[in-house]
Amino acid sequence: DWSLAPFTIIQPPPNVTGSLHLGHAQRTTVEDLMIRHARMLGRPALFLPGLDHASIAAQFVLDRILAGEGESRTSLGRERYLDRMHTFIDETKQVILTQQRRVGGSCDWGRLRFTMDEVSARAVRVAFDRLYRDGLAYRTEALVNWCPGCRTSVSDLEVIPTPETGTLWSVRYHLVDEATGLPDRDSTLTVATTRPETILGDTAVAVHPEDPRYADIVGRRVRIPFVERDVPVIADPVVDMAFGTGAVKITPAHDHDDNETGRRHGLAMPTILDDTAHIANTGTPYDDLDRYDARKAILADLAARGDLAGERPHEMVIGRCQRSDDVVEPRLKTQWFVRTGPLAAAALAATRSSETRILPDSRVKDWEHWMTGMRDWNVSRQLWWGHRIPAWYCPDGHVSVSADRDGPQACEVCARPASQLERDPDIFDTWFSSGLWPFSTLGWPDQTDDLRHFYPGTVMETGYDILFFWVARMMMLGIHLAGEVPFHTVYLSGLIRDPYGAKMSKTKGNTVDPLGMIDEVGADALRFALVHGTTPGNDQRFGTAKVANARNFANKLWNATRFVLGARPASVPEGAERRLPSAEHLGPAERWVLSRAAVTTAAVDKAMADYSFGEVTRLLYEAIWNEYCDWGLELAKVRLNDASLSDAEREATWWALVEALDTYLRLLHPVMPFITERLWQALPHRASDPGLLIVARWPGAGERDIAAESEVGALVELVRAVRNARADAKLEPGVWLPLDVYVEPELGHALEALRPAIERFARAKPLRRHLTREDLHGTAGAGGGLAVIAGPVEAVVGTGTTAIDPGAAGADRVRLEKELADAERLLAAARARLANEAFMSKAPPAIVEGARASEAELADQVERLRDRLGR
RNA sequence: GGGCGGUUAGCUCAGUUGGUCAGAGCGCCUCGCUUACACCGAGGAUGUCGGGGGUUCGAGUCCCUCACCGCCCACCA
Repeated sequence: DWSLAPFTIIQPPPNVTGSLHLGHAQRTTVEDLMIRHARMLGRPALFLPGLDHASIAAQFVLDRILAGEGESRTSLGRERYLDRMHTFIDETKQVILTQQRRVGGSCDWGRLRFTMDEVSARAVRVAFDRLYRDGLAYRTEALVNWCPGCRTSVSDLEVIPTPETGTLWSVRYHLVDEATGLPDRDSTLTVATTRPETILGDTAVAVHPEDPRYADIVGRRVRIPFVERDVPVIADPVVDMAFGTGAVKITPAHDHDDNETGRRHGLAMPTILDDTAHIANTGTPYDDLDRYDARKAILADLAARGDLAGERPHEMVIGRCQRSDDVVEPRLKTQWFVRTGPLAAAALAATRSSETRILPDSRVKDWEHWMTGMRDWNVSRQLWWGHRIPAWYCPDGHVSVSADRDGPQACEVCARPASQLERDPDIFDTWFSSGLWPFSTLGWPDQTDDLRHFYPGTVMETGYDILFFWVARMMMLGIHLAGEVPFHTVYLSGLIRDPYGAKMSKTKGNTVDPLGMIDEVGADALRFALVHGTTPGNDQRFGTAKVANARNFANKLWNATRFVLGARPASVPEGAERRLPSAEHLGPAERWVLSRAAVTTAAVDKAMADYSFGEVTRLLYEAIWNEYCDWGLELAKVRLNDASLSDAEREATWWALVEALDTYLRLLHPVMPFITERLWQALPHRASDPGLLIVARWPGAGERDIAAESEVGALVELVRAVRNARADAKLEPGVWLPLDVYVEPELGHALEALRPAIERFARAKPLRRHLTREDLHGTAGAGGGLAVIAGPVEAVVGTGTTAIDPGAAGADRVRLEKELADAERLLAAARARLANEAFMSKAPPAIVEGARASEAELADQVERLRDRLGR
């Protein structure tokens, strides 16, 4: 039915690198429950399954496997390496897809997409070509984060700042005597560094312009040891006078700060590290030494020269590679960049205008902050597994970018034939293709029907940890390339943590395999546990207690349905088509059951609309267990076994149970698809019902029956009060005792209708109804009794000659005294409130009215309690 | 150095525009094998809603502040 708005859920395609963990299961659950809900509402729903090639993560994993086989990336070479990669992911793909299915993801499996398939590859080429033509992709030499272990550049986000205790060394640089051009033995400038090896790349020393200590040497030169280069002392406000000596060595090719300083001052930027972080091109004996070996050697040599002025431990933050944990080296490289300025501005505008809404709100600030000061995005990676950058270079250095699969015909600038062009060996950052996901999966750049129907997506669900990695990229690229925001809502899930609050990770060994869990308790219980009691964006600790509770709930549902099916009155033929319970044959209990289902439906609708899935499960858990099972089924048992009722009445009772259960199964289906499907199919259906719950209609709003709710409510109160009184008096639970009851006249009819149930629940025999309170007080409990007051109901449990545990004697009186004290306290508070002039004049009328009503009720209650206690 | 989130019963957490909201699950205590369910049923105990101040007729719920925990961002050698 295309008249309804389509609903598209966008799922982060899982990495092909391994198996899924609990976090994935949680995501899938949340995504799936939304899509199932939309589907039941009749909306055209798209839940497209996918896989991400995860270039750097995949290479990291494969490299490790190869290392175990005595092979390596370099020993295999690009082609064989990629072959190997394909073999590897063919296995992992299957594992992941199986896992998603078992969690219950109701994806459109026929549409499975992979970020490395040809459709995606074409989208990548076209996207890059477009960005290039639009001046948003450019190639330049710039400082990038270099991971020597992965031998590639990584994005700012992949560099994890790690606090460590390092050493801060003080090194003396000798000022150059301008007369002789030689370093001065005695006049030195001391700089501090945590990376002595970078001395080899120094091209200046900076001091603060207002630092009086160095005012006279600004403009002079110092001699850099070992490379024996003379570099200027420059003044730059970036220097913190209070830190160290207030003089900073500047290594423009290997430090982000220094690079900017270098640019401002037009300094040379010699690169002194190669791809593997060995010293290179310095013309010193340190060449070919590993960076840390070089550090040691340089320190020793500095000491030997007498230029090592000191060292002390230093608390610092070091950037490590998210993947390999290697210390990342900032380094100059010629790379492709995406200009994020205009793209980020557009993305920001979209969230500010609420065209795309981020949930929960608390993350919006993070988003704003991140989108505001973003550096340009380095999209080149010196890896093999990924989309090759579609850029070709001619011998003259001209750049040709082409969206054509076979590349350009000729150099864009000098028209040299393609045969003389060389393709860029680099590949794209994996997030580049991920960033195209919402539209590349729908056939973009072609204007397909899918694109028209399902773009922009409705909800994009993901963990907040990849808000910047992924969501930001999709927003930027989607707006620019597809012309519209990629989705209207970003729903950010919290992270799953272990029972102690630690992040789950494979290295810590505290991950939970969702399949193991599913084997144990079923996918439904797992899903339920993953959303129950959670709120959007908040992390949750996950332990076995939660899963056990969810399993119990599933079990409860199963047994309740089993009971209903088995309780079918003999007059209803097996396989009978579903009938609505006939209204005239319904008693208060059945009307109550139906009313509660209607109320729950409305509440669930609201919670779904608010993305409060934890609330959805809470509502259903309570309604099904505490209302439907605890009271609805128990009440129905009485009626179904009551031979004095007509067939029609028994049938109506049963159909009411079926009707409510049907509603609950539908409402619960998005969260617990398997068990509800199975149970629902066992229920009687109408001819118009589809054969599968998954495509059945979401329940409509039912009528609330206020009268039935208050009638059954009063009964429930009475039964509870009697049970309490009996328990307090330590009466044998099984013993039947007379019960004298007085109810307000308007409840009289309900009391009669529910009489058999009250008798059974309260172990009351005989149950005598009194038409006035006086009558009750006058005649009841002559031989001894327990007084009970419950709302509009008053009763006496006749203990008569039944022995009461001496220790429990007077327990009912104690209870009543306590109730009286509570009621009096509340009454006093209510009266104080009503006497408060400010409250009366300022509080809204409805609140005042409510306060009056509760005052009256409390006053009545107090009076009755006093009366009962003989005061 | 900025920013965010958390701090509610022994534990894990709900509490959506301030007005019976002090709750749930687990755990604990007392009963109970009542023909759907012992993965159950009936009943029970436990909280000055982190501390302090403020706004308001009224505050876990809004504001300020402090404390502790966690996270994100950030160019201090």
